[in-house]
Amino acid sequence: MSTRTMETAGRRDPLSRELVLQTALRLADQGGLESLTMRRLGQELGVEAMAVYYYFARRDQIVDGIVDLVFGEIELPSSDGDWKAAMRRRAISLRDVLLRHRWAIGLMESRRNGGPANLRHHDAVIGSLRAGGMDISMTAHAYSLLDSYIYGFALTKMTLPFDTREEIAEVAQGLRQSFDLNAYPHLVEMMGHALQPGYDYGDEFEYGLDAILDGLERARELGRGVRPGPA
Amino acid sequence: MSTRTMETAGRRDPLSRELVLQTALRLADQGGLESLTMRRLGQELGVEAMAVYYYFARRDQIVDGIVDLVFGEIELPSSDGDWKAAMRRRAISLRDVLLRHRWAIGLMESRRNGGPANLRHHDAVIGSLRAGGMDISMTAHAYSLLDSYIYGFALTKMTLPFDTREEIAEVAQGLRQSFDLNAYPHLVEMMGHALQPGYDYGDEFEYGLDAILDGLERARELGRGVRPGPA
DNA sequence: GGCTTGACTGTACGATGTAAAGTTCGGAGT
DNA sequence: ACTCCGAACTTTACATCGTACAGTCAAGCC
Repeated sequence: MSTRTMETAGRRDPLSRELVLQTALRLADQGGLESLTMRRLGQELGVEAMAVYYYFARRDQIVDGIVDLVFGEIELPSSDGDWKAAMRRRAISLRDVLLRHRWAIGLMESRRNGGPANLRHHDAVIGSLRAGGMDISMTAHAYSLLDSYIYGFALTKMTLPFDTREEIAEVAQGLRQSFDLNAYPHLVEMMGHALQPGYDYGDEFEYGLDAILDGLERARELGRGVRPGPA
Repeated sequence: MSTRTMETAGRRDPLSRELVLQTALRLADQGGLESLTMRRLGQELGVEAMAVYYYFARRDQIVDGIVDLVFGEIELPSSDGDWKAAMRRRAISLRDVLLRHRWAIGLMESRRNGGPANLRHHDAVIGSLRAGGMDISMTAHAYSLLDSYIYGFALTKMTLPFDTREEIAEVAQGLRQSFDLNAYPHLVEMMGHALQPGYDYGDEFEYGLDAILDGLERARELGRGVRPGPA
């Protein structure tokens, strides 16, 4: 009869929000957000697409859910006072998480309803900076600067075809066919630089991160929250 | 008097790639990328959806086209040697452009086929930094750091509901209903900070930008391309 | 007149999210 | 033993999406 069950013998266990979210996260990781369709999700769960609507009212809620799962993967910074080391560890963790779940980059801060992992994470970051001796204004500066950089790096690294030397060479070849590259000498020089054996664009992350952390440390030591730049 | 009439009397002028792209850009700006559908585009042009396929083989090519239009709006940095001032102007211009075309943020660096405005822009930025005295390695550091920050700021600012005090108060109210905010004291403190009369999240951009530019200047003066941070 | 070509239109297909109604079935109540 | 209910699904349907493919129609050429 209704041996629609995947296991020969008994009936399938009923679904659950958790199981749906885990499966949805796997689908998004494998094929991007656009491959997370209700029908494919149902298929993956051994169920019709509409069954999922018993647990989630709209697809958006599933996306909210997996975004919060991703937030949960970020290492929380400690509040033991060494804000710089804590921020460094957290930044690298956040970058790793974002590159592991590239579909999430544009959504982490966008969803109207942040989940619990989201709130806890923000709270821990702010708490770590405050414990490190920054006032609330300086903390806002630091948080904005750090997260803008981390998300931006993940965004450009995700999209830029600079992952392997083969890829960049391939793109360069494509450009050569469409344009006269003599018109862009500096771009050519940069592509030559990126093609050198030792170069890995991913290494740029830590350079920028340390530059930012050093700048924040200096700003924290001199008057807090004072703008560092020229007029 | 070029009669670009679309009705009663004469026949409409034929479409053109340019006209299609202008219209598509307007649609994306008004309602986001998802509101740029072929049927709506056709409707806006006074034509059936399929007419657009006479000029573009696929929707993707239209997106490529309007991304390059956006690139064309960014102020090119001069190469007169004052790299810092040039980068500051370009950064602010890029931020303005990205916030004017929010749908584009995730696409600016992603499209496989960069257009001419894209190439010219990258070439000008690299050229400006090189003319300012940076070697190619330091230029790569600086470019990555700056663009990560700018794109990241636009991304978080776009998504964060921190635009107006009403919005943030509204979000805070929503959070209060879903969670026990006593569990997140630092988050509460930060929301209080952001709610103060003088605060505007948009101001954080220039703080971070100047911090980064100062850091790059220091790194350029001391040995070029040397990492500033700890081991 | 016929013929070609440029610029479009009409129709159709499969995929998407989801509204609404129908089905199945284990267990509680009597 | 019988009914009945609610939980957990399935079925069907619809509007909307990109786009393949074939048809239409006016203008220019012979």
